[in-house]
Amino acid sequence: MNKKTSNVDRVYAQLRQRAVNFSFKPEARLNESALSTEFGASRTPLREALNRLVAEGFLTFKNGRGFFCRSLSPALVLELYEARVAVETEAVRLATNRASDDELAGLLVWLDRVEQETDADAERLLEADEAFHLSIMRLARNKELLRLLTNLNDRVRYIRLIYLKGQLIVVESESNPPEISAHRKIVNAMLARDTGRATTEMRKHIESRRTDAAQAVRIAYSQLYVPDEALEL
Amino acid sequence: MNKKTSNVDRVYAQLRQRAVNFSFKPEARLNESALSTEFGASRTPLREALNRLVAEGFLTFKNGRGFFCRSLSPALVLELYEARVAVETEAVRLATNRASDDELAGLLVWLDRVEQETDADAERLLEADEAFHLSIMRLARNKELLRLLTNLNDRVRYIRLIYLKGQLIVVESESNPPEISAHRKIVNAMLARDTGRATTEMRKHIESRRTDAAQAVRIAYSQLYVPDEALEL
DNA sequence: AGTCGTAAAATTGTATACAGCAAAATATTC
DNA sequence: GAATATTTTGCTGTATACAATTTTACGACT
Repeated sequence: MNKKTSNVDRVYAQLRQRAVNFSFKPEARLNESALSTEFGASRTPLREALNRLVAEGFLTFKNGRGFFCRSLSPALVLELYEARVAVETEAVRLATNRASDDELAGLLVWLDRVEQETDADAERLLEADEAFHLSIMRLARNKELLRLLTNLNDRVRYIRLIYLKGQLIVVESESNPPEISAHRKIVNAMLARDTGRATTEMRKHIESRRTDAAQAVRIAYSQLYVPDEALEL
Repeated sequence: MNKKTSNVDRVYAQLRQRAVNFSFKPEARLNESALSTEFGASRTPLREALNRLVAEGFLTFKNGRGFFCRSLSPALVLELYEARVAVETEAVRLATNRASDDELAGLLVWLDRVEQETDADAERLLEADEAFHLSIMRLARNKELLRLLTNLNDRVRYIRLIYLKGQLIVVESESNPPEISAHRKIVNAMLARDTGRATTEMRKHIESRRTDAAQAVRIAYSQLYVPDEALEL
């Protein structure tokens, strides 16, 4: 009955993806029977997957009431951004101490290459940004921090995407989004083995986005609850 | 059938406690049927609880083989300590910006009180230390970071306890363990609204313990696999 | 209309059953 | 006797059933 990857894993992956891009609307209740028939699995493995997602902060659970999508509010997003700052500033510090010159040089080369292909697509841009941050995390050589970063990334991705899409329209003409130069500054500081500067740049880089969270959340709601329905926030 | 707190929650709490103090030995396989009869619940809620603990890093899961206790090694403990540094240095920074003078003064009063009752009990000492760090986290006003800290605390508690027990025997005569003065330094820096000093002191405070992890893990193993069985590491 | 209360429907919580793997034990071969 | 094949045992993976609870629907009453 086991092909290699269990039913739970498969269901987990699908549920996670939906939770990440808020295919489940904030606070929405999840119907177990519906999901189980939809995924072609019984409620038993489904609920196991759901429990994992609760522990990871993608869903919530109320006793006797079932599973719900996590909520979405500016305050929550700010908290996630602060957690990201915590994780990433320490990551860049560790990486600055642990990465070889070659590894850092490779990162610069990678930045060059990415900079060429400016197809100005929000998804691609975000993907590249996350890849950069994950590279640094890999250089930090800490699995636990990597785990935390992956989790945080996925939990704020939807909002970041919304924000980037908005940004792209605004700046449109500008050749390079500010992400790129910020990344370069970080790596240069790392190459100079200047942990102070590296962490400061990283902090600035993340926090610069942070303050727009409230606005992004508002836009997110308008996207989620399609056209007309005006939502207060 | 639901008294108020579900079966899953009850089982989860018990399992978690066992995982925290390594009542399950590192890497040991968990027998679901045995646990379910022991806890007086069927395997369904048991497995839901187990899945949550996997997501939290207390257990691991291998497809088709079942659930295992997390492993324990110096390298892993070091990573957890580094994660703690990440979380706690940011917490102290946020708290320095957000806490009122009164709140910080209250923290000093609390330190005074704790300092009196030096009954030199490792459990109490660790409890007090965790309480201090959690206080700072509360002043940081960030639920996500609080969540992370709670998780990390529980995952390193066993090792810290082992270490403290060893320390107490060594220093014995000394009136106050170094924790206390370190805590005072941190709060003073916070009161002076000197985030740089506060974070530096916090980092030093945690990292000072970090380096002893390897030794503590060795002791831990000798405790877990009672007297004679010598373990390599 | 609005609200309360009750009945019906839907949904969750958990036990149980059983099929299919995996590891252990046993037999078989060289 | 060691190494490999085979059986056996035990445990996991998942479907299903049913009880308990929550939600919804509806009608009586103010």
